[in-house]
Amino acid sequence: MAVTIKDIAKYAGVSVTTVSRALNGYPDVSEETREKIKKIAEELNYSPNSIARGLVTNKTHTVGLVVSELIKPGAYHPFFLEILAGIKAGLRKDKYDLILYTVDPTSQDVTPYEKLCNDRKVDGAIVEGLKLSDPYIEEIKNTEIPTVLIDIPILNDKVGYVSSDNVQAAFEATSYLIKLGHKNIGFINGHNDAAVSFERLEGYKKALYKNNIPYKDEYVVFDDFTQDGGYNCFRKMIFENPEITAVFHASDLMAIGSLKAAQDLGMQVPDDISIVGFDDIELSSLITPGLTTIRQENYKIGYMAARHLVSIIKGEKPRHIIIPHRLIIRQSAKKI
Amino acid sequence: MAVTIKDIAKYAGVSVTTVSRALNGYPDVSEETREKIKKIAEELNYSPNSIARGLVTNKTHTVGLVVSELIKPGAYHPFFLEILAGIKAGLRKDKYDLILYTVDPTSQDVTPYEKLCNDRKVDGAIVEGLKLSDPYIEEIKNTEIPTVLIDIPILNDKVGYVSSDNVQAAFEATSYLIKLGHKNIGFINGHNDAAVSFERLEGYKKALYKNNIPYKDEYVVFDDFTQDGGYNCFRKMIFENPEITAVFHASDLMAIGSLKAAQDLGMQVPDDISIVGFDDIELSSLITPGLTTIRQENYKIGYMAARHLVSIIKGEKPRHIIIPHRLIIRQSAKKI
DNA sequence: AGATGTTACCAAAACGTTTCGGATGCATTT
DNA sequence: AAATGCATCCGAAACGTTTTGGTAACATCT
Repeated sequence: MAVTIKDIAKYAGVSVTTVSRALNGYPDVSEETREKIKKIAEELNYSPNSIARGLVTNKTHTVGLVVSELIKPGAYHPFFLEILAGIKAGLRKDKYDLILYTVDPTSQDVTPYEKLCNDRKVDGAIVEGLKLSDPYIEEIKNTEIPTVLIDIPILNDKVGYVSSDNVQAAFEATSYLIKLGHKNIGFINGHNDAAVSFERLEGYKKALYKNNIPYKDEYVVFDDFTQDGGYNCFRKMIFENPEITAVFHASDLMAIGSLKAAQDLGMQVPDDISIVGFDDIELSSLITPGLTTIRQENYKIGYMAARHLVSIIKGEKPRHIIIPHRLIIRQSAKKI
Repeated sequence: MAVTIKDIAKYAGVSVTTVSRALNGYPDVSEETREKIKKIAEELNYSPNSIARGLVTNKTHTVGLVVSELIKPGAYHPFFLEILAGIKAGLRKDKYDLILYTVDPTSQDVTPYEKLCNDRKVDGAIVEGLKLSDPYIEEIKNTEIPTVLIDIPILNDKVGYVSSDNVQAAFEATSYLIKLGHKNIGFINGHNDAAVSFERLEGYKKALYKNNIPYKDEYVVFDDFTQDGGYNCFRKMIFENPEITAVFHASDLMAIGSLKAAQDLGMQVPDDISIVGFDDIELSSLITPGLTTIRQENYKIGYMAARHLVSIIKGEKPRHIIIPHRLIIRQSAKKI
């Protein structure tokens, strides 16, 4: 049916070897025959069978994107699209295709990571949204498959990762609140099944320490990154520690949850309480008051993850790549 | 390196043919040897090389998802994730893998649709977000590749589509406004490069006609589906037709744009003007006032698209599949 | 003149499966 | 006893490439 390299060979009166080598730019074919072959290939609308090629080269020019929690309980992954768009852009140059795996941690049949990748013979994979407790983590620590993780610090011979500088970002956000005059600053953190939670806590502590504000355990709570999580944590925190005047959050969704909770408690934001988030999702600029937050360059995170994966596949050494963040000042935090 | 069917054959003392047939459930192998082979395969951690299999069967068990405008100018596709999640769920049962193509209409090298699919040898494809003017449309009308379109009505031997009943949905939304007592109802429609725009206009007209309200051309404007589009259209429409008391929109983003515009013009929603959207994106329930809108079951649209594609691949006849919608009543429209 | 190098080409193997067309041995039917 | 049927197995071809290890013809160097 489809035209193969054999057809071209017949047409051109040469061997399949020569066709292959001509089309792939090998030097041992005369310019004359190369041109002839190229022309015929063009005319016959030939396009190489990537399956057959993959069988012999053992390369598919395909990478996997494995994402956990595409659908978080109650909400869709808030910035997956941005990461995805970045990944696609990063892959475009080298013409890698992307095959999407969504893993559901609650599902029964958890295909092991290596099997997942090997079955489809991907050349490498980008991994996003894994919890620290996910069994994939252990597997990836020792894998030979070129892998780039997003927001999970694992580094070995074939595995690198990209993330924001979460310590620094949390440091800046907290410092900003301190600069506004706040001293009793709560921190509604993400669950401690995420690497970023530890880093952000460290940044928060660092800012307090640097400004000689004593750290209090009761000012820090953990929950999942959702709006409901923020809502509940805020109520509890304010109820138990009414002296708090500002709350930093490990996600915008949680910050928005706090915002709602504050409103429901009859508090004005930012007059009665200052709120700062993390992520800068689209919604954060649309709500009132606009949410002061840390912008993560998710598109760029995806883009660099893809670029780095390609470089690992090509044999370069994996690294940790840090993507710059930025404090976005809106109206949800103010001076006291 | 990896264990192949040959290794198993050697271990089991049978031919590769028998191993293949045993593993694939053919009847002409005794239960005894089948069990033996299965056990060995298990022990050796064998997993079949899908590339090699694909080469001979000419099937890859992979489908493509081609999506245009993943990143619309200024905004990310508002409900792509829901569709995607639905597609993945629909594919899971039959273990099809998903490879993601994002096509950028403004890009130079637009790979033809058939080439896109043939190069990677996908068994079929789901297509979303195409404009009517996209060259892919013509190609798909005559393609032999099993294809399911979302929101684009093309039907042939191998091509089906799924969508909401846009006529009926627009009819219901408009009828609802009429029931609330509105007579001068504007319609901010999407650009007429989208099939749904025509259908929604038809539904809008139908509702007016049924209620003996004369249709006025100046009450209907077209723009892209974005927030900015809504914002600008609303200002213009209200300025030129101040008697309008309600506006129906072809997307929630546009409705939200109108909301902003109304606020900027000092109008109260819903007291001075009623607003109705289309889509029910997440944001619509979070803003104040909550947006009355038509909910599209995007997850289900994706799910059914996937299921239908699989059935077409298996030889069944393509159809038009209609996914139910629902009028979601919130606070942005009220009785006059 | 012989050795060496260079250029342009090719036959055949290999990749790991599936599948086609038997083949073998045994039991059953005529 | 021959023919038939059945259950179980297998050899080899095929899928469309890339790659290995050549060869042949000619030019250049010693």
